[in-house]
Amino acid sequence: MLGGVADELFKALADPTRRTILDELADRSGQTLFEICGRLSMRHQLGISRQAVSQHLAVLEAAGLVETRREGRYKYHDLNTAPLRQITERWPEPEPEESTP
Amino acid sequence: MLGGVADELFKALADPTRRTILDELADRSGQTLFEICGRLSMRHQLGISRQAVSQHLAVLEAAGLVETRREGRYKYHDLNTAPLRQITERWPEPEPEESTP
DNA sequence: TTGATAGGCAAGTCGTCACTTGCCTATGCT
DNA sequence: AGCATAGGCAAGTGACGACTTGCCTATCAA
Repeated sequence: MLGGVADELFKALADPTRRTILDELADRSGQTLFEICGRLSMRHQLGISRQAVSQHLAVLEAAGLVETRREGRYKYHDLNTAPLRQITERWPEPEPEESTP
Repeated sequence: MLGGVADELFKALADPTRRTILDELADRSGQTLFEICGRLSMRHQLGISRQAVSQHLAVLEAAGLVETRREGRYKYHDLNTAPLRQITERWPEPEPEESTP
């Protein structure tokens, strides 16, 4: 139970920079590492090294939130929101109180 | 944007023990600190101190995931799943590709 | 009032994680 | 071939977070 697959998902979401990366991929899918670096520094004033972003992407990929496809020397990154559904499924909303008639 | 309110939510979910606490509160709402301690050690083999659980509950409460009500010397803890909706709202599912006819 | 129960506060330790630095591989252009 | 671009690997550092330990407050029962 503990140490399961969900661990990587929640760990990936824990970092604010990684969440911003997800935002950027939601805005424009299929970006390369350098494009993501550029948008993080331009639109979010994040002075961050390329390697740091690369490590973040690896964590996001391990969580299943980002999928990659290689073409030549480019590696494109796509957002996958499917794993997020585990969260709301794990703690479902309480059904409204029925006024037992 | 970074350092916003969402920070506390994702930070709270990042720890596996805290997620187990949410599981226990989903199973039975309105538990006290000592009840939660007991269930963590009995049902999850978690050898953890009372203070550690108390600190976890504080983090969960700061994230809005747990609400508390005091009665006499007892403090009851209730689960609130509402903040979880921020997550799926922030990264919505892509609408299916329309076959443009 | 005394003792027991339920919980809170604060400092200290230890491990994990984000980030950097430096070097290396691979693809494409000219 | 030669150079630039896109990306990967690995070790080192610094900070934050989880947990413990020790002591303190508050409520209730005898």
